[in-house]
Amino acid sequence: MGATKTDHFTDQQNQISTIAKALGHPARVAIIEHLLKVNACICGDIVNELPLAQPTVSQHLKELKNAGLIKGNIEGNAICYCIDEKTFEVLKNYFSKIITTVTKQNCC
Amino acid sequence: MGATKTDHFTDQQNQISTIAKALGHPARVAIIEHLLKVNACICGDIVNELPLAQPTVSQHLKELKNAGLIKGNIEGNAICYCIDEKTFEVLKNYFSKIITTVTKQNCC
DNA sequence: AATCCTTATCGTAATATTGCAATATTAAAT
DNA sequence: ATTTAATATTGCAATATTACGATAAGGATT
Repeated sequence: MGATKTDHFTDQQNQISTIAKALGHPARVAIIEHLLKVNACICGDIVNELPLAQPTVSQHLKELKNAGLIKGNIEGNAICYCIDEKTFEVLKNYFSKIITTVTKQNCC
Repeated sequence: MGATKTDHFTDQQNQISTIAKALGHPARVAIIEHLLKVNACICGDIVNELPLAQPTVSQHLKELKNAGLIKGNIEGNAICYCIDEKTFEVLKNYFSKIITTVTKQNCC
């Protein structure tokens, strides 16, 4: 097969897995880290930073944007990409909840 | 192509993306949540909880284990699976760092 | 308007993932 | 020793992802 059975899972399970999947590629993690490092909206030098061709980077940016991890504002003929904290907070809160629940039980 | 260029990225970028990728499927998120819900080591009723066949679940468990998200202890002829908090903490700390860095800058 | 610069999209090849039936493995129970 | 129960592995088909060259689309610049 290869097709994921999304309709058999809860909305939250699908939401978390969609966001996590977007971060499931080192290039996309590298893009996030670059956006952090330059400490500002970046207008398209990501291609120069990564060992990937422009269409590939564009595709990764699209996936990060679809997952809500970055925002893209059009600024003239360039585009200003920057991190969308809200989505990262969803992840952080989710994992925080998991960690506190786990440590309450005493397993293995 | 289809092959990820892992050697072009840092160890941390590869580590984070590997863990995130393991959570990039709703079935694996559901497995984690089930392990949390039952509040104990579980010895193999995950197949009954998920709408997936036994070999598929087994494969998902293997990936979660490889990513370090769960531990599996052999207990007789069953296996005791439980959550490995350490790896979730790696994620939580990583995202916390991102969030604090982002809010320091004032972007878009 | 012609050109340049930046980003997106299309098409396609290579590879990876998902899912399951069939089968193997391993240990407990009879 | 045989059977039973639980989990893993193999093999394979369907689908998804990754990467990039070629090209398109858009605004800026001359």
